[in-house]
Amino acid sequence: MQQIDFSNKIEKEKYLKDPFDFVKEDLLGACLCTVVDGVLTAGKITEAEVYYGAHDSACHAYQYRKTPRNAVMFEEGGVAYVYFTYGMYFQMNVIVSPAGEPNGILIRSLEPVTGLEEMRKRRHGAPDKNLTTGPGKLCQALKITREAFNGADLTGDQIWLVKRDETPKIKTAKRVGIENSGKDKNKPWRFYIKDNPFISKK
DNA sequence: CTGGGGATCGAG
DNA sequence: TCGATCCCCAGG
Repeated sequence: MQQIDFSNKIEKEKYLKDPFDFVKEDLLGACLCTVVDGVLTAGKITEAEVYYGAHDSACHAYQYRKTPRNAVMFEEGGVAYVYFTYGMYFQMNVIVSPAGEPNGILIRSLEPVTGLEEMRKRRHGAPDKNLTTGPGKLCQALKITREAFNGADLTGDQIWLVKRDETPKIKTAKRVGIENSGKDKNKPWRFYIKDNPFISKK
């Protein structure tokens, strides 16, 4: 088991990239870390979906629609967009690209790396295979809430991304859970690490 | 498969 | 103001 340097953060300027480049070159295989209640929890990002800003009918900011909820999507890349849905879950996006281009990348699944004991508590005894394999689950496991992290700087010391140490093999698929989202619902904008078991849906 | 749960935002 | 909808999950 290789030792991870949790201070080896992805630099601010990487977040200015196009979202598709960022997912493939930086995000998949990187480690998402939080410190909440004094505990470090972290997981390797194994699956993510691009929400391609103004031109994506499944994106909250389609046609530059700006509301109180999605306002942080319009900020400069390198912040978290966390929102509440289905009455009980949070979901987290990484915002990328220059300010004014509301591109988000939904983190869909992680492979647990550190803080497993705390994750098990927060996930109410779910089996380890299911601790972080879904956008709602991983927010529970890392205690990512809107109050704490919406708009948070991803190069900070409460929530951040650590650079990956190897280039993963990447596969693509249709996005999940957007059946009623118009023209772009079938775009192959879901990306995941080939052969990794920590994927939310096959 | 089902239903819970509450914020959200456009329609009225 | 109101209510259909929502990038989901646990349980059966």
